Amino acid sequence: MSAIRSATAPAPRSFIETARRAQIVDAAITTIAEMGIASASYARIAKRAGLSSTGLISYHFENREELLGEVVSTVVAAIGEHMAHQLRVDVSNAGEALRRYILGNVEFIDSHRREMKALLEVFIGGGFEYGAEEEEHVLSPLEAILRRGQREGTFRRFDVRVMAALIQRAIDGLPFLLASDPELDVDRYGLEAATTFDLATRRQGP
Amino acid sequence: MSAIRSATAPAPRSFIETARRAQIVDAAITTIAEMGIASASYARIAKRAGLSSTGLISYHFENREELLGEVVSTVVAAIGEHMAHQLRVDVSNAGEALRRYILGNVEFIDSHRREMKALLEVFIGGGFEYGAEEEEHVLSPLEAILRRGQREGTFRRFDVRVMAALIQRAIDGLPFLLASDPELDVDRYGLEAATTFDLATRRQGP
Amino acid sequence: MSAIRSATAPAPRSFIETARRAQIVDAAITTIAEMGIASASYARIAKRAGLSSTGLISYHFENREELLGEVVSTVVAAIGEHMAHQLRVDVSNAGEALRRYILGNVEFIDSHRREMKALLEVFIGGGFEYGAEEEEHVLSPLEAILRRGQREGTFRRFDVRVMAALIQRAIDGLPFLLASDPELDVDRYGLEAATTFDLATRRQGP
Amino acid sequence: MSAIRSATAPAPRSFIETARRAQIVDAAITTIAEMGIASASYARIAKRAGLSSTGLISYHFENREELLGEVVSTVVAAIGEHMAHQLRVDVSNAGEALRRYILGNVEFIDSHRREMKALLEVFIGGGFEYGAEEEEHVLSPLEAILRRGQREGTFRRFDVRVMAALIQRAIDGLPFLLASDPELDVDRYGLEAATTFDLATRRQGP
DNA sequence: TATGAATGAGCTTTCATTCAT
DNA sequence: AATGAATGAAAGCTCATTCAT
Repeated sequence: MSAIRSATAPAPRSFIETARRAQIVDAAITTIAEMGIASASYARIAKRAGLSSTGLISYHFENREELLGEVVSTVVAAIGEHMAHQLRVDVSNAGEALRRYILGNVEFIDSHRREMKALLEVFIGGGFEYGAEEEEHVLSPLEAILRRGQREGTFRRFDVRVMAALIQRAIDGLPFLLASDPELDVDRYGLEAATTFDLATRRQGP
Repeated sequence: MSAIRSATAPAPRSFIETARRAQIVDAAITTIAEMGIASASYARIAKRAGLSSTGLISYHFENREELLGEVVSTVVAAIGEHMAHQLRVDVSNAGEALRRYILGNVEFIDSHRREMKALLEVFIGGGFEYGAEEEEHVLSPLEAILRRGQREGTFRRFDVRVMAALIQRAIDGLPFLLASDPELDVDRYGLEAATTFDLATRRQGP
Repeated sequence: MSAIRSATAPAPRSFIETARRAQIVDAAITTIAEMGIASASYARIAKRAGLSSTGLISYHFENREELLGEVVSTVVAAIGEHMAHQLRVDVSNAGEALRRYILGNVEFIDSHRREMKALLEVFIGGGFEYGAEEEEHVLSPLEAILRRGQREGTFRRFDVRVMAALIQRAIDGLPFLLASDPELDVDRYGLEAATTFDLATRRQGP
Repeated sequence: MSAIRSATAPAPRSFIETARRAQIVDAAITTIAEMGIASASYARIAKRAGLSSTGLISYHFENREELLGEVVSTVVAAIGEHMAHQLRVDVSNAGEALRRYILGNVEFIDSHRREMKALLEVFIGGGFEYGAEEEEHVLSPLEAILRRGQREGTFRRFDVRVMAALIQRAIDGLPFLLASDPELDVDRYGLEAATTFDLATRRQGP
């Protein structure tokens, strides 16, 4: 129990606590990425974070689930921030937007392998419902791009949700490839993926 | 892999032992698929298999790693068998082969969700080196198809390994989608994927 | 989990398991009696029982509650057995029966101090609902005696349940007295109690 | 005990400290009575007291033992105060004094169930030596009454200490009864107890 | 072959207490 | 006087594995 607060109070977080939590989450991400979630015990995370006791983790996080949840939301927030940045730039057409989306995402994954590996581990081995937060299925940025292309007439007719899933899988699948082949030429992968989905989405004919 | 033993194996496997191992592996697959690998303890697997002791699992498998290895190879063998069946049929061109490959795989995944879920769990949460068996990178059937298309001249120039990876990811990603949305229209997903990679690989222009 | 049984099977108990359970319960009783329930951890119980691991306690008992439950029912069974023995002897009148009941119980408590101390500790510190099993309030042997005396006309009119409670408290209170004064003359206590409740229950007047 | 400090105490207690201690002790009593001593951790007591840190409890009390000791002496002081009040009234004979003693005590217990429950919990589950303070066996008020009756000649011959114990157990046992049956008719219990010990102590014969 | 008892390491979590501020 | 962060020990319990029968 991190502090003794009434159940109703939302609990403001002090600077030092925020810092400690971040430190612990970071150590957790690294540990999970390196050893797998099954080996990421409190003991190992504490050791990596340089903490004197596993009790300190319990002090700052209600339980393991909350810690893993923080791992997920930390990484997801980083992705979101990256994407927001990416999407801020206006582009003239949907094809260009799609290309940017794919390349931007691939680049992010390439530069955040540790985080992506951890995310994967938590989602699959952590008893987490992946996609649970997308359940309401708010229109993803990717689907927005695809719809725009169809509206513009530059994209052919296809099922937007399925095509979005295909593209997202091509992107999300990259961490898998990197796990089995860390030497993979990521840039080439990105370019090839961009071309692939350019060809797959663009309106055919003259 | 089901019937073929390596030449180095020290002892032949009796019929009864083979049966027991299969029973245990099957129980393991079901348990992993249903509760996640983190919850798939010997105790739970034994209970599901109707065994009286977890010791029996240890008796038949050197250790947990071997059991998980058997889970993987059992599922992989099933995939391989399916694919071998698929590829036996001659098709006139690479495009048709690719289409068959994608649709066949998707269909397999759809009809073997339990196994695919287990495979995913073991690969990611099981401390398993996925892709370890591809290390020497034997030419996969998929790459063979892509190369054939380029040789024939019906496929455009692209990086075969990367394109193979993209296609494989679209296929392997299906279990993820199913996990988050079990109601997904799998047939439509397969058809759209086939179309996508048809457009992405076929030679452009007149 | 002591074994891997279907949830429906009532689980027969092997001889060796029965013996181990008895050994552990006995060690628990001694430990609780000597150090108090708060100090009776699995570690200390295991040490006293000469077990190599606390895991063995978990192996034989579902959880701490089950172990404490066994402690209670073991002691309660011993009391019951003693009482059954006592009540087998027919006595000519209720007054004599009451006297036997009191003296017999006091004697039992005196010769089972360890068990009684443990029982007390579990009931109060163990999160146990004492009297929970009497909830249906089956007619206790004590109340039966009191009723008999009133029917016979040798006992005066009084509230049977309350009088039974008073007598039972005089008996159950003995462990408390022994705890604070182990040198107490138990025989005298018993005789004085018998006289007290003889005077308190017998019909007055000529 | 509430206002009287031992002569050896090194430092006087400020008003604010006294208030805090009282607040903490009260929260401890409530917590122990409601959840049992095993669940009455500093964290839970602090939460109930509205304190921001468990450290504050450690600040005001040397250790857990001192806190529990304060719980005991607070309740005992309340009992003592009640009894002093009771005994102030002169009564003409020992029988009447005994009757008042029993009824007064029962009434007190009935109106201080929370405190009595806590006292019980601490004495039994708290690793506390109950009766420790009676070690020198100062003549209890109850024994004084019994002796007076024997001196007056209105009480029969009996062992004063044992009879005192019997009466005290009938009184102290009430919290147990209330714990198992909160609906118990306390008044009737008191009256029946008074009658019982009246009959048991009064001089027989013509 | 199969069983169930046993092992010891490890797990997350809670605890009373300490300490700098 | 009070706070909240930190500590390290201990808790109950689960785990894969071993072993005698």
